Amino acid sequence: MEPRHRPLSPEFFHQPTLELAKALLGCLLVKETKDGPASGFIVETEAYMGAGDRAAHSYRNRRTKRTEVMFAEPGRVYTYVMHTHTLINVVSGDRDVPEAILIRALEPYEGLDLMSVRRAGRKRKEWTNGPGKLTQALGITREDYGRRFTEWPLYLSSGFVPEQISSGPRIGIENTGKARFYPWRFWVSDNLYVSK
DNA sequence: CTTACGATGTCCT
DNA sequence: GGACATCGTAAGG
Repeated sequence: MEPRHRPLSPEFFHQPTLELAKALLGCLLVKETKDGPASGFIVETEAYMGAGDRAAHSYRNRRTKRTEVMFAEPGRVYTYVMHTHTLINVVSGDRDVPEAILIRALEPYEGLDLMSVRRAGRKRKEWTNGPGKLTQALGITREDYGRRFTEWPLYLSSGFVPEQISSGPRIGIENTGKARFYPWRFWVSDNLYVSK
């Protein structure tokens, strides 16, 4: 199958994780299923800095079936299940440097009819303003684990350049000591779809 | 096999 | 601001 948009090149992912977390803001995240394409612009990300980051699944280089893909080359898809929701990350860092970037919020772009069905009963603003919500809206599942963000059916494409970027502490990692205070969450300033 | 728990969302007060 | 549903993953017996 041919992607509907031109995917980013593999080289894009070869940059320091905190830089990549900011560079992802404004990019278009696309998932194509048999029901059609659905996509949105990334407006919020969080960086997880690998072995030295107590909040990361790969803290102390913990290597399990779940975290295995974090040790692969950058640009891979890391999905995992949190309670009843699937969350999606962009694998970052060179091979054997297990860093990743959580995609926390999108601004809906294509497949709005599809999203309204998948997020039935919610207002448009609630379709993609959270990491578990956006995967539901786009039809992203744990089956997407290990894919490349440069290939159909789940890929990234260029979008807009944010006017301004804000940063602050990450969310939902209360029990991680000092790591909870690191300003590794980034978002498009004043965007309506940022979570929280 | 058993247990504990979490990078959440939703509903309730 | 708090309770809790709900289930895959990880770790321990």
